[in-house]
Amino acid sequence: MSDRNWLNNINCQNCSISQLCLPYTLDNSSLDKLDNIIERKRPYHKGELIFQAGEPLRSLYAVRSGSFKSYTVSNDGDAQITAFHLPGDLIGFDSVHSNNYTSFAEALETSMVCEIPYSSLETLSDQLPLLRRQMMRLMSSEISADKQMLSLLNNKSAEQRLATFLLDFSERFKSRGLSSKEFRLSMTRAEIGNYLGLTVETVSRLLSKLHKEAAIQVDGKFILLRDVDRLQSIAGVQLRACATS
Amino acid sequence: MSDRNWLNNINCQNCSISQLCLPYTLDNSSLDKLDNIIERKRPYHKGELIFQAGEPLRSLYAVRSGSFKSYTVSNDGDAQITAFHLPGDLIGFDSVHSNNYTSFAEALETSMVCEIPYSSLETLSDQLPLLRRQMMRLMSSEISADKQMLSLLNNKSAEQRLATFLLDFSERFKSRGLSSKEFRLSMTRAEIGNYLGLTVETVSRLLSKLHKEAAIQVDGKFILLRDVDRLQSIAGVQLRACATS
DNA sequence: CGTGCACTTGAATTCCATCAAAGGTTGTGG
DNA sequence: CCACAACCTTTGATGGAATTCAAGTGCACG
Repeated sequence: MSDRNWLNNINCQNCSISQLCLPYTLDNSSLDKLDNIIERKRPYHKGELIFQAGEPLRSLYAVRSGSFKSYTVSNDGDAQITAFHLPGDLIGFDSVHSNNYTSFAEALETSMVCEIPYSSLETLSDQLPLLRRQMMRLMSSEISADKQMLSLLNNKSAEQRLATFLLDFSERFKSRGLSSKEFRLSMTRAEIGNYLGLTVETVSRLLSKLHKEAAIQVDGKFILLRDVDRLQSIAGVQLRACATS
Repeated sequence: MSDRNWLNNINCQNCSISQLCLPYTLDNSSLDKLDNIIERKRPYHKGELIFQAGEPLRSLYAVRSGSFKSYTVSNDGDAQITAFHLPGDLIGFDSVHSNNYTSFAEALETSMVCEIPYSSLETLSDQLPLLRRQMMRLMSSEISADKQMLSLLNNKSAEQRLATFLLDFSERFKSRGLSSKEFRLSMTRAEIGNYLGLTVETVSRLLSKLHKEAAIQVDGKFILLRDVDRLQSIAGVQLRACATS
């Protein structure tokens, strides 16, 4: 079995998460072309980096299985996690404007990716308007999500942030065909805190609090959402009926 | 003089800020094509909206003169300013993934824009790879800037945020050929605070503090940077010489 | 000339960070 | 397979930075 394409029975055409990924809306012949430029690599183990800030931009990466975190390191040295990536997510859009990666991408567990060489992707998207538009949509979604994140960090309390975080993952697992109520968070409390602008201690305390209040059940990295309505009201989601009061 | 194209002596070819805008890297024939789809509209006055969240996505907008703020309103009602736009900036990338605008764009003073109908832009970028790549670069830059903003909000004190804000505007004015030391901030203290995740009072207090310490000089909306080095050290920028200590 | 908004400054409060310490879990090498 | 180290997690006590509440000034605009 060759090192590259070591699982060559995998392709976009039969990929279970392709509707979350770049292939969305592509017709079969376009799918073939896209599939041809994609490389399937060996798995990354926990802690391994796909790329580092400063390295020349080679490829974008689509998560196939497992999960990753993206983070930046500011010039005064502190790291900031900017996203957690689940299967179907594309990694690297923040680096397209530069010739180098502007962030780090690190596996949170044993994970696999599809590597999409950027120059090939550019060439191919010259030929396939649908592919180009899907890329634009995905980048726009990322911008939109980042703006929402700004709003979360600027306006919400620690508890609201954590509740929003849990509901966000619930949605994301659901859209991947997994349980929206019961899931495993592959990142540590410290990583959740870093992402949400909180300390480890605060995250831990609030998880305990929500557990005590029976809104969730926490068992290490496993989370069970027991009272989604309550989480939503904590997160600050207005129900339609209350909106006009 | 017709209402549309009321200043038809303006075009991308002679636009002083085109190197900051979409036209960058386009050749002359491509510039012509782009110029043909752009509409120059009457000025927007302070407080006027270019578009509102929920309206169907018609166009992207390039700031020609003046300034704008973009903001979102979360479902529990609080507004979050997500960007301030200066001449050359493109507005609307966060809405491309949707059929509707996801944010509001409001003039901070009397301002002009170039309107770029999105469907024409899509069609045109099918034909012009350079245009497409420039759009991707601009979107990627926005993603990158948003990630930096997340880091700022999560890791920095109020004073660091404000110093970073002032230095950011200094850079942006400089790249537009204006003074990097002396400029007018068209937004209110409350808007600065909203953007930076601070209250009006904190912004006001810190501006007074920096003024007293002679790092800046404040006269209403006019700011004079007196000690950029000091601002940079407050903002947390490491000088090269100190990086290895 | 007065009304409304923007700005400034002070005092009290609060939420979360920090500091500290003690389990728990994971993984590794003997 | 066990033992130990490294790291992750939890919980408590304390402190501080920024918000909130409050009051007053200044400025723009009708």
